Amino acid sequence: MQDKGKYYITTAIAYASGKPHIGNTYEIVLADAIARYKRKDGYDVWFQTGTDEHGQKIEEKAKAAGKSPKEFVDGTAAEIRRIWDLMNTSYDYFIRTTDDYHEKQVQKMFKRFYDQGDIYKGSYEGMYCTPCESFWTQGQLVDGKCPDCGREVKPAKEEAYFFKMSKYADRLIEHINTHPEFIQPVARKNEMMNNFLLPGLQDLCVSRTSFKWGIPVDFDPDHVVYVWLDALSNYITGIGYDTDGNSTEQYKKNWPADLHLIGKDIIRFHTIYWPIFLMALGEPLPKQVFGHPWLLQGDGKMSKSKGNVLYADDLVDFFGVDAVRYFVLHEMPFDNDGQISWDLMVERINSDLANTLGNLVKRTVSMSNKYFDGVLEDKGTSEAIDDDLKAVATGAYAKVEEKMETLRVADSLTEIFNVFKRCNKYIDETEPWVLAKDEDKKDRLATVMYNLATGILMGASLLQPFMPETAEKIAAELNCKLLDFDELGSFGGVADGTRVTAEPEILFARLDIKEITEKADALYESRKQAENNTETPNAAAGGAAMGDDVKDIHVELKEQITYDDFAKCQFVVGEIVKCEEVPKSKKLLCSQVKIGDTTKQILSGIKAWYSPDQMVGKKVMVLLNLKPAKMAGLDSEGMLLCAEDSEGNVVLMTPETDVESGSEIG
RNA sequence: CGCGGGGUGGAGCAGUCUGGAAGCUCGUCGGGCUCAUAACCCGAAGGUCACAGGUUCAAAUCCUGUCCCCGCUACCA
Repeated sequence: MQDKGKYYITTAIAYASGKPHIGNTYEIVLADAIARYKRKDGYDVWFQTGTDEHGQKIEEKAKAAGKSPKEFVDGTAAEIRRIWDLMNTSYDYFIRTTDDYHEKQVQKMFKRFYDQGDIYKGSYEGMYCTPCESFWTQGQLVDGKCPDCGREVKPAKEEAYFFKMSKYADRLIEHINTHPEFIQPVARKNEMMNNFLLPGLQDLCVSRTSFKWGIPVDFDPDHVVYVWLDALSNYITGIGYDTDGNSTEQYKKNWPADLHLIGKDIIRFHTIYWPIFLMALGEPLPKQVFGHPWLLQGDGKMSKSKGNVLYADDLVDFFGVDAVRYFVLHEMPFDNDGQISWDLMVERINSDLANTLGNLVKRTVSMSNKYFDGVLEDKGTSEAIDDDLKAVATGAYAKVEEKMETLRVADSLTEIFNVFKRCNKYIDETEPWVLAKDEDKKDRLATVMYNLATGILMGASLLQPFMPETAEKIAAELNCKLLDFDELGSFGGVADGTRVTAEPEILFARLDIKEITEKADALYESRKQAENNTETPNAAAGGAAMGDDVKDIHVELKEQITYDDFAKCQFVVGEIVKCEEVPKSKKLLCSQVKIGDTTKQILSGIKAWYSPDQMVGKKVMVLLNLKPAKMAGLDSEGMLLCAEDSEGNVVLMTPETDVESGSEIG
């Protein structure tokens, strides 16, 4: 393949706050398909991914898990990397924002920005919510209160560093306008222009003092660097950028990046802040930022029970890596969100992988064995009917190339599968089993089999970047080597005398939706059980959803209270006599609770776990003398006691045996 | 009037920027074939492009209004 130069592609680095689900995983698979494709297409590819490990949220999560932040991210980063590897992704470098080199460079950048006047120290003035430790602008407030917790906020001032965005805004607008390919898909470009750039960019607060888990500002250690400045820099620190001018050859070769592949939710950071930081560093801007849409979980029937999040490793367990890669790449929406569910997976696998592809390879290999003892040979007995097959096979690369140019990965796969479909049709047109009955047609039959094998090999060669293992398997079935892209312009590649495998393998077995659904249900059920077990403090940590992240809930002791304090709380047994959903709310159920001779109305945020029907008739534990409060416009005159596990699942506290309502608990 | 995305045959999507015969895959039905994983090939049915107005010779596509869905947000006692 000719050398087409370098190609530097990145994914967004994954936020190391927990285990990534299939929606997050899909970005790395997409990037991998592009990276493998470009490599095969003759580019010298550098493919970088990694983890974003700083920030308040991680600090909090670590605390909740009873770990230090570093311990915590060591665990999650390893888990993320394990999944990336499981998906057979060919990244060249996995960067962590806690890497030494990265941290040092970010500190140097920050200093340099400060020295050259791009960053200034100012104060952040706004409305401050003490419990949330957050500042809000007037516009963010809800009814003049904290949008997070709804409590009172008060004006406050905090020292902070600011980046002068406005200084570079005009240059950025100019760049975006003169480089229409910079932001993809195009619709996102207008979003950025109209919402942020044209109204005027505000200076960005680039330091925090409200938490510690970040890269410290070295000349002012009370401050840590804003996570986005930290995270975005990975794209250059990972390839050896040095703020002092001693960047590596690697950096000089690869920067600017050819493609930043990111989710549509973080386009703003990549097309506004990141370019401006780069301008301030005097570095060129990335050539393209593609904000892909999301792969959402379809609401299959088994989706109702809680905890049915789809994880890549479960899917791989069920279907194998390449089937999962195929699904996410094929369903990969270009600018609308796509869907994934067990049903949709099974449907795709059966029709495309088992029927069209797997069956084609099997029947071809079987016939070769049956008619020619597995030996392929072109006897040169072409007929007009062969021409279209050859045209489709030889034309496919150009079509795929055209789609890949614009990152239409799903369409590329469709083009490749058109080759396999054409092969199936060719079998029908040539009817090898009829030729086989006529000794005079032996040579013609040989050519037909040869053409078929060739078509399959050419298709498999194109498929290699998307489904690497499958492509190799097909080649092994045919006992051929996969072809390079520049060999795909002419029909050929199978040597005369090649002998296909004697015992064809089933590449993808047909799946039964019912079986898969039951298996998935069983998986969720056992996972739920495992979670319940870990709720009891002494139970051994079982293999639950979060993998090695699961451990006993860390219990922090609150201030001691006296018996009198306790006695102030009136706990009683109540019976739910009526219950309905609160229409205005997504979380609340409104219950009428009979407590002895009175009935109280109590609102509870448990809609996700209990339906009104399930609630009625239940005996529950009630805190009766709680001061009534209004929620969603309704009065709540007490509180139903519940337990909440580390995953946020909620269960009602109910008496162990039936007991009459109104009974005191104490 | 919190912000954003969306509503196209039974399912999943393309087409919408740049108006000009409603398309793809799956499913369904009918037919063919028997090499193959009940697979493969051919054909058919099925859509007032959410609804109502408007612009236009022409609207899925542009404009206005309405309804519904999904994220984020929020009440989470």
